[in-house]
Amino acid sequence: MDKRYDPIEVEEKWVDIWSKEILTNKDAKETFSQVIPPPNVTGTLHMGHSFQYAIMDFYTRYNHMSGKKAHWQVGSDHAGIATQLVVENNLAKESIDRKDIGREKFIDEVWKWKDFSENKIQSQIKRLGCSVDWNKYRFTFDERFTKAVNKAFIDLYRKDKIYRGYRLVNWDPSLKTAVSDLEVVRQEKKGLIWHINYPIEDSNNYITVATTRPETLFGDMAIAVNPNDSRYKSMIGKYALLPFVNRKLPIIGDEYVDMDFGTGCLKITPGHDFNDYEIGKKYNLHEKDGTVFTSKNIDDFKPINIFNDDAWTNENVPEPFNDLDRFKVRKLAIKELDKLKLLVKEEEYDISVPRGERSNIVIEPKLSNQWYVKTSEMAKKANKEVKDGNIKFHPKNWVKTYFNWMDNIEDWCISRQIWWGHRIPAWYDEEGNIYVGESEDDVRNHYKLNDIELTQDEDVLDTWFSSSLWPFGSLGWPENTEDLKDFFPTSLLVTGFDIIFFWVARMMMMSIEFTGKIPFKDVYVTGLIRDENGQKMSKSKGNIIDPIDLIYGISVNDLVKKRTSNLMQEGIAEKIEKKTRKQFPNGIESYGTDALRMTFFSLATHTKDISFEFGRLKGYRNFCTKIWNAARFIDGYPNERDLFKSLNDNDKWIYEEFQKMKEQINKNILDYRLDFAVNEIYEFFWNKFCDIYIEECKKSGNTSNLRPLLREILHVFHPFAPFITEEISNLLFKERII
RNA sequence: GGGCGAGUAACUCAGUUGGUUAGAGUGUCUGCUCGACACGCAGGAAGUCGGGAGUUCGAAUCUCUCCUCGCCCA
Repeated sequence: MDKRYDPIEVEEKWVDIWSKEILTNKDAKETFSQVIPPPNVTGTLHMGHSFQYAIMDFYTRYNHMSGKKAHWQVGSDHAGIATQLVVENNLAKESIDRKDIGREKFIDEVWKWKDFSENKIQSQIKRLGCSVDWNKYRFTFDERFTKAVNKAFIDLYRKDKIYRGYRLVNWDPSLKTAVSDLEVVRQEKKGLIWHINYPIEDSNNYITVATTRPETLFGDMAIAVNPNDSRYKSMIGKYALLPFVNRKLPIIGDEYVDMDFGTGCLKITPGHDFNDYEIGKKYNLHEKDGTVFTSKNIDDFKPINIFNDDAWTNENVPEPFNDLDRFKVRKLAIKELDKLKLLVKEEEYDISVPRGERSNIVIEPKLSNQWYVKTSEMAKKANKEVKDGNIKFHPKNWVKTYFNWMDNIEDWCISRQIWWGHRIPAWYDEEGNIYVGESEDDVRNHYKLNDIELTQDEDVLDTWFSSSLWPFGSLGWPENTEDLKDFFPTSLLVTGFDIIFFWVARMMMMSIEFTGKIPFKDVYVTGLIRDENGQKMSKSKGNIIDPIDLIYGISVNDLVKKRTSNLMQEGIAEKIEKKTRKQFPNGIESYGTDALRMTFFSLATHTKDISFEFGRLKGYRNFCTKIWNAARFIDGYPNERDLFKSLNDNDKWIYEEFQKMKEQINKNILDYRLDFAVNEIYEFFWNKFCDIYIEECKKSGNTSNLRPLLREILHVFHPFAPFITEEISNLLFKERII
């Protein structure tokens, strides 16, 4: 054995062996199963992935070693918008626009990228030593999974749980697609609020509204005041005249209006604001010959839309305000209102701006036709499983977050106006009638259509729609496969708190809907890995650490190169370089995978933010070396016995300590406290086994139990540090642990 | 506005449900090239447990309140 443990060579050897093997206890009655949260094929894996995979691999190996039939389902996600954006950016570098090459060619490009990224991801997963069965690898956009997605959509549609509706959605004007409310991030900032006078018809009076979005006035359809507001009570029923347009807007009284907000008068723009939409719907506002009317008939409701797809004003806006970007319209409208003496004042105001999480552009509420999933009934069923304790969150506090969202859930907009994704299996005839089915032929058969012309919906499904089917879809659903019978419902889901709504809740709803079963019993919610100062790791901050660089090490020059290439913002490269050289003057040393794993376990405390710490990593690398050296020392003694047998007080003491440690970590493992467990093994091995037991053995010369005890220890330690334990077992005992 | 979380040694964090002198890793200080291991060994220093009040024989832990920071939802 070498004097110092060199993890790289050893690990590469076992990676090669494990990636070709399948863990299996064929005849076991008990099973353990989990599905990987499929990583996006947008590039490579980061620290967060490695962290979660270490935990998942731990539980797979642990349960396998406990004699269960263990299965960890592996795969990846096509990640609609995210992947499309990556490919679009790559093409942009060659000055190619996706519209120039067309949908089909573009999709070919995305598939090429997918293969590239998938390859990288797979080799990374292998390098971490993950015990998955590669023969069962699935992709959310492969042929079989697409069948599952189509079936899910069609079934939901035929059960009247999916519908197509024309209403307000969050519209991303740069991506030109609808996004769900979860994909919108709010940015708080200082902005302005304007007070604008609208003339009252047949009088010299004005009514003053306060708005943060004056550019939308061209879509105004009413003014609302609180009926209890003595200032405006008398105006209810009269009409205000919309500046520049002279549209007659009814002044309506509704208790929804907050008397203390702004001027107490609200302009109602149903086509461009979610709250106004609800009011517009309540009064069924519609315009006829320049006057807006209210009605009792919901079919009358017709919001006015003033923007086109890229949020430029359309033909519903008069000259000179039309055909302009929304922010230019704002400026111009304010200027012209001022000229007309209708602008009362402008004051500072805290506003929250909605931005697209991918594009970072300001989101515009926009009227459009989209597909929706009815969620309220499904949510209730999912909630019942949580309340009944059939699905448990760890740490259990996350239940509150879960219910907070689920109790206020809205219908889920699942259509996206992009190209990369599952095409919606719906066809339209010339009159716009909807036919849903597996294929055009299937649709014609099912609806008994003659040879009328049909065109398929251009849109694709939200990525999360397919991901929500992952726990059963990846195991073979809708076919009743052996895997589905053996491993569904799964035992455990390990995932981050950031996707409880996006993913966890939706898997629960869909799984109950389609299989009648819960998707998993335990949800282990992990924190998010941040840098040593608690900062989120991001390319623009230049503080990203690649887990592979912790395993192999990296020179400072290569690290700088990595952190400063492909930056979106200009001018920050220098700052990042300076910071990186200061923090890592000698680059990053090689620590090996076992040390990284144990570091992750020790960091897996029950908090949301996990600062990744090099001190910890160093400590666990030292621990690996300690294990190696202890084994090297023990290797110097002949094999006197195979099984541990207490011969003296020292033996008795260590074996009791060993049993106590095992009991303790088994409890910790069941409680999902790997941080406690890894502390226990560290403490036991270093402070008790090495510092006391081995030293006593040296003194007394009673060394016959060293080998058998080490052998037992290696088995207990294996799920924590699979590589080094397997290597030592192989060297000293000529046997495989797993 | 509603909800959640954090504040413990220089740094990063535990503290397993109220019970001895509050722990770990890293860093730091002193001494060790003695036969597994300097990624080591032996020893040491280091904390008003965010502030205040309360409950209790006993509080980092429970209650109230205030301060600071972070996240999620509207």
